Formats: sequence, C-alpha cells, structure tokens
Amino acid sequence: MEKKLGKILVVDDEKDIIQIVKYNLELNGYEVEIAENGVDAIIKAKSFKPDLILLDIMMPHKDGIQTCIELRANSEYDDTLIIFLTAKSDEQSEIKGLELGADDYISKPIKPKLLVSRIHSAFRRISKDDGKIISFPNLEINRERFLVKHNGVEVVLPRKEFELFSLLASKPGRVFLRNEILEKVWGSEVIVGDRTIDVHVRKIRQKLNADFIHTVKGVGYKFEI
Amino acid sequence: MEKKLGKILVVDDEKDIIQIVKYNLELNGYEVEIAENGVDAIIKAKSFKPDLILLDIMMPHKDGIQTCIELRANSEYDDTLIIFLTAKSDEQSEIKGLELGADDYISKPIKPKLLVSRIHSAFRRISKDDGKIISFPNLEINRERFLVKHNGVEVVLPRKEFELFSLLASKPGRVFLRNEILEKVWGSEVIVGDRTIDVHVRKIRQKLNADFIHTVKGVGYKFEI
DNA sequence: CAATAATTTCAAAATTTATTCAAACTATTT
DNA sequence: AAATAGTTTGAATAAATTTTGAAATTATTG
Repeated sequence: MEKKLGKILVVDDEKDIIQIVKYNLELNGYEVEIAENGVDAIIKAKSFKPDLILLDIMMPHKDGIQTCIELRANSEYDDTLIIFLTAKSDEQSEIKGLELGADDYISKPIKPKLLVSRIHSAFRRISKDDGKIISFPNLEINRERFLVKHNGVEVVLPRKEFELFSLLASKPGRVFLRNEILEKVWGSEVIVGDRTIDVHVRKIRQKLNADFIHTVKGVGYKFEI
Repeated sequence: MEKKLGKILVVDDEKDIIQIVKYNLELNGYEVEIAENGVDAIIKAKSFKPDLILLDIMMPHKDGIQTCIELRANSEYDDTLIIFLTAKSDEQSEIKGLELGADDYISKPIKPKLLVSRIHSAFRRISKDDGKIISFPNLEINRERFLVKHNGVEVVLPRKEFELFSLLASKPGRVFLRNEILEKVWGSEVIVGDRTIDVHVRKIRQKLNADFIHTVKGVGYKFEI
C-alpha cells in the first residue's frame, strides 16, 4: 500500500458531501475519517488525531464555529490544520472562522480538484516550517544556517544562545522548564548552574533588543512574539 | 523548609563518601538514610521505604550486585530506583548491574553536581503526574508545561498558584480540605497560615476572572467548571 | 436578627527567584 | 603564544512571588 500523505477528518452533516470529499481525498492518498456533527467531530479527533480537519460550518449538534473554538482551546491540536467548508459564501463566517484559528476555508459547492489542491497546499505549508526555518512576521530563525533575522536585520548568535533561542521559538507560548532547557541545550552530561541560562537569555534579549523571551518566575521561560 | 523531593537510601562502606553524598542530597531537598553494607541496606530499605537506592558495588557483607539481586527479587521494591555507585569504571559491572535491574550507574570519584543532576532525572523518569493535561471545553491545564489556557488565552500563574489550581482541577467537584491542600501543595514540613491559601485562591480567581474555584465554608475548596 | 465563625480583601513584610555585571575561564583563531 | 570570541560563575541588585496580620465582608447558627 502506498504511504498515506496525511490524516484528514471530514465533518459534515450531509452524507453526499462526505461521500464526494472522502472519495476524492482517498484517491489522492489521504487517510480519511468522518464525523457527522461537531460533537462527533470532537470525539473522533481525540482518537484519530488527524493532521487536518475539514469542518462544515452549518451543522446540527454543535456547529463548525463552536467546534473550532473548542478544538483550538485544546493545545493538543495546535498542529492540526482546520479548514472550513462553507455553503454560503458568507464573508462574515469566513472572517470569523479565520479569526478563530481556522487555517483556510473552502466554499461549496465543492469542486474536487480545487479541494484537493487546497488541501495539498495546506499540508505543504505545515511540512515546510516543520523543517529548518521558524518564521514570524518580523522574525525568522534559520536553524540550518544559524541565522536570525529581526526586522530584516541579520543577527548572529553564538551557538548556545542560538540553540536556546530556537528551542524556545520552536513552540511559541509554551513554557520551558529550566530543567528542560538544560537538558535540551546543554545535554544531561554537562552540568552548569542556573545563572548560565539567565545570562544567555539576557544576551539574546540584548542582541535582538526585543522581548521575545518571557520569564515565568519559579518555572522557566517561554517565547512569545 | 522546602517540601521533600523524595527518599534516598545511600549504601556505601566508606564513611567519607556517605558524608559527601548525604550532604549534597539533603542540600537539594532529598531525605537521606544511610547503610554501610548490603545486609544493613536490606534492613533499612524495609523500614525506610526509599524511592531510590544509591548502591556501592564493592562492599563487605554482601556486595552491591548481590544486594540488588535480592532487592529486585522482592516486588515490594518494583517502584524503587536503584543506581549503582562504581569505583572502577568497569564496563563489566555496569552492564551486569543494569541487567540486574539497576536503573543507572554513577562512577566515582563523585562529582556532587553530576550526582544530583542524575538523581533528579531519575526521579523525573518515574514521576507519574507530570506530562498530564487536564482539559475542559474552555479550560486547559498543562501540568508538565505549567500552562493554563482559558478560552484560548494563555494565563501565566506563578508556581504555588499553579500547583494549587491544578490540584483542585485534578478532581473536579471534589472538595479539598484545607489540610489536604497544605499537605499537597506546600508539603508537610512547611508551616504556613490559613490566610496563605485564601490569598492564593483569590489571586487565581482574579487572574482567570472566572469562578472555577468554589468555597465550601468551614471545609475547603473545590473546582467546578 | 444578632452573634459567631469563616472567608475575603488589602497592604506591607519576608522570602525567593531573576537580572545584571564584571570577571574567570575555555576554546578557537591568528 | 597572544588575541579573540564564547561560555560560565559568583556577587550585588532588582523584581516578583509568597506569606502574614488586621480589617472588612459574608455566611451560618441559635
């Protein structure tokens, strides 16, 4: 069997739509699971762990918007793409959806080729920065070249500083415990004091002069734009 | 005084070594008991019920290897970590030790920082309650990451507040007595007044501005969505 | 409804933890 | 071997959290 490109959960209350979508996605190498409403979707998401969720907006038993909110509230799904399917080419919902953390929307009626191409490119987007470059609007971290670019200006960070910074930036918002930082940046064999982390954090803050790194006292540090 | 991190039985026939190890472990918040040979170790283990045993290999009256075999034969110690202390950086013994059910080995001469770090990470490996995520529709508590997310917004709680909140949330609906809270969050050695709990509860309510924590007068507090 | 008991609130004190700085130390390069 | 850049450390300082006691408020009981 061919290796699956990714797992997609299709959520829609209309059986016909599900059939068409499922058929086309499977034809193109995706593994598909289905759900018929929001409640069902949340249950299936938990066990199926999809990479992408195609979510109809209008559904009985919890609509797409609400479902999206609940999924996005759970960081388990931080790396899960959510794409809305919307019947009404209703700008309101589109915008609302995107604000809520959806990654794209596709409007009905569904055109199979368009659907597949949008999904392909959605996957491409995540697989790219899964790799070596972490990027934000004004900040780019190139792990391959050991380069940080802030507001267009390149900043050179020495190794430890770079590793620390890119570790924190790899999961924005997540707090890294001091232990964890030591473990990941310095490794378990090397023993250095706590001051070492502080000083490196300070150097990074200084060099980038912006506070991407936030202190969580008594716990550790986290990165946030 | 800080809450004890765990109980460690140090077994070595050299008094000097015992002194150094005991001193450093106690400094780092562990409760230490000592034994001078294998026979003694087995007796002490029975009463002291250590979480971890630091076991020298070369000893009179039953060597470390033999002691380890006997301990491991008793299922009472299934959850007890055993770490060998080995003078000779003798690969033979290391491997033999690990096969016999030891969890790690540390070679002499002892470097205090390294010792403590290895023991910390051994404890981290067995600690069960970390890595847990408590989640509700609009609230998520990540114990491992010290992160609280309320309606998609991350709220940073300092350590004690976080520990208190996550304790209550670990059993929604259940009332925790004030005693119980003190014991679990502050530890039995620390003496703090009752006001301390109140104030922490207040801070949490303030920061999350939602009433997840309910007062049960004369009894304690409980968490409810 | 008053009296009592318990909690909440507040502000200040005590303590813990982080930041900063300068200096020591390492490794690398010239 | 000197110079340079990077890393680590300890001490002084700053900042935030934690704790406390007293006063205000709220709930409970007789």
